Amino acid sequence: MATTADLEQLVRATDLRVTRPRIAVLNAVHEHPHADTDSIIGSVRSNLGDVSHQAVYDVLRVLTAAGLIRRIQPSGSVSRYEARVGDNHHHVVCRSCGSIADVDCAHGSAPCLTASDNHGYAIDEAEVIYWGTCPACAAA
Amino acid sequence: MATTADLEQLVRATDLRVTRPRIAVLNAVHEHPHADTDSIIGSVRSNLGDVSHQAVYDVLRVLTAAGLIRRIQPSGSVSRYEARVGDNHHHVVCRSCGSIADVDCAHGSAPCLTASDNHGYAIDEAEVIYWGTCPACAAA
DNA sequence: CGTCCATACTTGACTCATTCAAGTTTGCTC
DNA sequence: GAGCAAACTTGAATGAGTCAAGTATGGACG
Repeated sequence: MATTADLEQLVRATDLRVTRPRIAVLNAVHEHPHADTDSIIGSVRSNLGDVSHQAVYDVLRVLTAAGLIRRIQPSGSVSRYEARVGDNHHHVVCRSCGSIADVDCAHGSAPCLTASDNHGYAIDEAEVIYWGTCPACAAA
Repeated sequence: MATTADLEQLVRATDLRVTRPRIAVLNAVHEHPHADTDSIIGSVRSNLGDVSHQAVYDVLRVLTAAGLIRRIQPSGSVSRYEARVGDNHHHVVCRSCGSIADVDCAHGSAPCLTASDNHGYAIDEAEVIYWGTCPACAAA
């Protein structure tokens, strides 16, 4: 678990101002991977008291642009965020309950980037979402 | 290009009632792959005259459930639909203009299904989205 | 340490894709 | 051709996310 000082350094390293909402949001994303915006707002408020939802949306956008967090949006789900960035991992999503788990890339470093025919597109990222049923839902 | 009779047969084969909105929607999706709901509504209306947006939403949901069309929703985009189903192909999406192109699965039939660690999830589909820049946007 | 200004946050209204609900019409079966 | 469940119409509601104008605060610089 990252300390507040660690998080401050991460933010500072990207030339962003260090503010309490930013640290709180970053902390929330570290503690609750794959949380949606609403849960993050809840987390942040329980730490800092009142914080506007607008501020959280703004911070999430800025941190995403800075590469400190990553936004994921499986079909039919609202935006979710995670702090694991830069390691090319993917996700399994439960069709029934929407739960998400991390999956390391099946082919090593960054081979998913190979498309059979790229249609002239300059591809910079391959996002893989595995759809299925989680153990809990399979049992039910 | 599929004829109206072909489309009718497709619908009938799934035990769904054959109605004009359904045929028109199916036709629109066949003619404009990756179109969003709003364009589909436009297409359908230019064929049939007034059709409620609600009907189109409903038809799209039913046809998707029947497996006649497939819904795709890249992050930051509204729902789009395509008629190519059951062949395990993927998509390249332009970060700049949002255009979408089809990409055949890089590894043959259905091998993308292999995750390195499935966390106990029963995986039934792997969805791959390649992100990049399309030729037109790269030129600009 | 104090001033200053660009950047960040607050407040509150707004957009727009999608869904819900109630009532009417229509495809299909017998 | 009658009857009924399924499909469609109309109109309102929901809710994630965005826009805009005003206030506060981080950090640079004197």
